[in-house]
Amino acid sequence: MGRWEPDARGRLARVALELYTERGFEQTTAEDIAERAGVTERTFFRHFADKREVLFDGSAALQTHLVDAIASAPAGLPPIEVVGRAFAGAGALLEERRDFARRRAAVIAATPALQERELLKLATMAAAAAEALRARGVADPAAGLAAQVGVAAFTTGFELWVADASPDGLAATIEGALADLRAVTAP
Amino acid sequence: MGRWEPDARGRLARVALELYTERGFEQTTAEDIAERAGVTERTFFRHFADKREVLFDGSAALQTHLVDAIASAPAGLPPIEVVGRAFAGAGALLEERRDFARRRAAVIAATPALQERELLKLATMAAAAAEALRARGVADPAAGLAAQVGVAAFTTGFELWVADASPDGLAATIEGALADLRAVTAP
DNA sequence: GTCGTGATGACAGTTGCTGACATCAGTTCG
DNA sequence: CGAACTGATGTCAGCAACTGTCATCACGAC
Repeated sequence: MGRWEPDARGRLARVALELYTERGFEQTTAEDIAERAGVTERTFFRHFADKREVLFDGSAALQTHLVDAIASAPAGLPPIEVVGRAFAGAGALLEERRDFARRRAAVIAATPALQERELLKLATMAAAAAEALRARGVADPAAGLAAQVGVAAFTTGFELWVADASPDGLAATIEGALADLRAVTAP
Repeated sequence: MGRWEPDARGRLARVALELYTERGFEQTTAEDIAERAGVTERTFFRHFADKREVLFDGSAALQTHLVDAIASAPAGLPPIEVVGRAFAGAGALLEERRDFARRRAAVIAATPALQERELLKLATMAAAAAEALRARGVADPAAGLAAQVGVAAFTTGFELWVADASPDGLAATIEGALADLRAVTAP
């Protein structure tokens, strides 16, 4: 056995969600989390840039999948279809972790500071998606607009799914939200 | 003459933008701002909830205009047209203050913490716009999606306008961005 | 076995922000 | 006319979010 228990980072992330759920984000100090995870506060801040970031550890992986999906979509597919498939595919990654996603979403919904961070992550994902579309030859401003449309469909579908209002799973719900959006904007 | 110079709030907001521009947001302390504005740090935090909020003093007014524009749009106008006119109208409010808007945008673009706050303000505006659409009888999820589409057009148009890439003014550029978006999503 | 190396602990320091109480010009009201 | 009231500010103490720096020590390479 090593000098310390392994996976301090994972423990910190799990404990943070626990405590944010139990007491709320503002009522939880970084020291509380570190203590319950069996490390010091300093170690918490070595693993996570701040108290918010601990809830967003998976977002880089999600973005990678999204960008890969856009890059590897069939040539000639219209940008909006590419975006729809890519965001639905990103949603599929969350499909297995609905319970976790719901707890996490509840904490974020209750905390403006965490909403800010989530919006920044989504905006970063949109920027990455736009860049991936440009790499496929999609012009500006269409690339940026298509990416933002994808995020709108993603978040709308996610909310329905978390609220238990989508019978067919997250990926299908995201595609459904995109279809609704296209209906709303149709000339 | 009163006991103190009048308009401490306005002075703080102006000085904050100055200092954020000169030294950057993180390199500016609340005390720096207060001192140059001739008040104490405590007074800064009485007027603004935090160091970021001082750059977003106008957003409530913008949101009010947006909601009013949606509420007073001609009956029977399709939601997407309502949204387009409302966000273009909100843009028209900024038309006169391009220089200020540009300085402010530069600081925000350089500072992730400020981008977060801006995204939260935009999301709040979108939520308010969605609610105003529902009050007109627009169903869910169309109301929320139309509002998000409006924000996408607004931000895209704003970026072009700030970058000097829009010959016809902000309102027209926002309408143009919305037209581009509709073209991208068109079946 | 010696020597990195990487993750952690210990500790001091700055800054953002909050609560509690005092001050005092201008206003209102008896 | 003066007393009570109000609103904006100042003063001060304090917590919590981070950050920089140095020490520690299991583990693996050599």
